[in-house]
Amino acid sequence: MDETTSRPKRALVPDTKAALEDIRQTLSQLVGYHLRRASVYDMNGAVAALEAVDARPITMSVLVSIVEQPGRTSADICRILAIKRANIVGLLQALESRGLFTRRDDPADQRLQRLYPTPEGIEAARHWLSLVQAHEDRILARLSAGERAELRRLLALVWADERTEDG
Amino acid sequence: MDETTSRPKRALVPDTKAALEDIRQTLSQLVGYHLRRASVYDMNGAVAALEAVDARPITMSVLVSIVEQPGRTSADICRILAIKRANIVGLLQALESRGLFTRRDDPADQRLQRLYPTPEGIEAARHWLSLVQAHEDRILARLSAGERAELRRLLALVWADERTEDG
DNA sequence: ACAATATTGTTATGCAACATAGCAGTCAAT
DNA sequence: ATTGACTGCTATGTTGCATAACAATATTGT
Repeated sequence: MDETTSRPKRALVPDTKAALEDIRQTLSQLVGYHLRRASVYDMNGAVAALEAVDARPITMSVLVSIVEQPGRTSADICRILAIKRANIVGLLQALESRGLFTRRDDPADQRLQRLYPTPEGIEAARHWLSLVQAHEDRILARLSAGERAELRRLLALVWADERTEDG
Repeated sequence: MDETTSRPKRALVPDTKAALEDIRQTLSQLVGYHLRRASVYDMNGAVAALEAVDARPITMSVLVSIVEQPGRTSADICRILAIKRANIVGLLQALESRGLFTRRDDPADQRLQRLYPTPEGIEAARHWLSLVQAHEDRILARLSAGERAELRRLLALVWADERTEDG
């Protein structure tokens, strides 16, 4: 990777015609814009779908993390979901006050509170997920089952190295 | 139908085993989570890439909108990018103070200010886009050219009806 | 053994993105 | 001629997310 790409020096006088060509060419390939628009669009729908149960997407993700693997700590979940420890406190308090999970001190490490779902928590996770899935069925109606799977695979590939890099 | 058959009634007490099965099944199909993670990951990189030129992704999008089709109004751009009119004011002021576009009153409709890029604006759009594209080449390294095109197509399909619905 | 360092859960606080409400000026329509 | 709609703009509120710091506990290095 050269730091200074050796370009023919049309740098002094900008060739607006060639620049416009460059711009259209680049624009036609950009995926980040569509990624953003699709994500925002999807998130808005997910938020709306979860309003019925007084939860947000991040709330559901935290609960699902507990249900998926009981005994996780809040720090575990923060690492998994890439959120800050400071910001999970309120989410956990809300879930706990609704009786969806319980905290149990780790006997071997007194810093840790291990989190275990209640039966109500498991049922809530199932229900909330079903709401989100119904929303996705709506938003992905234009995609075949195969295309959905492919989209999922490609997206997972995009952020796959977020962990491996410096996570 | 037959109430007398000796089958366990799992309607009253939620069957946690079946619920967990449901949850795993749904989780394996969810695309929204990956959409969000990929988008955030990409945005972080895009923000970093544009810091070198003291711009943000939304700033670039506005400038590109002007360059792409000179004569657009700020309200036009707001509709295209799905941002509020109140929030484009500062972005335009920043771009204008850097001499990247100029405003010209519409002679036929005195409410409108039509926006036209300067040569410097066109060059900046090209340069900024190249920075973002370099970032995308990094973040999409695991995808083939065909996969990138497919991802782009599928994402465009996802938010395609944002316009057609109630936009 | 013990000092230095790291981790957990938590509070307090700042910030930046984004939405809402309202304005005066202009246009369109019946 | 009034009513409604649109533009560019100011002011303001909400909120998601980040930083900084803390006490308690655990781990590491020497």
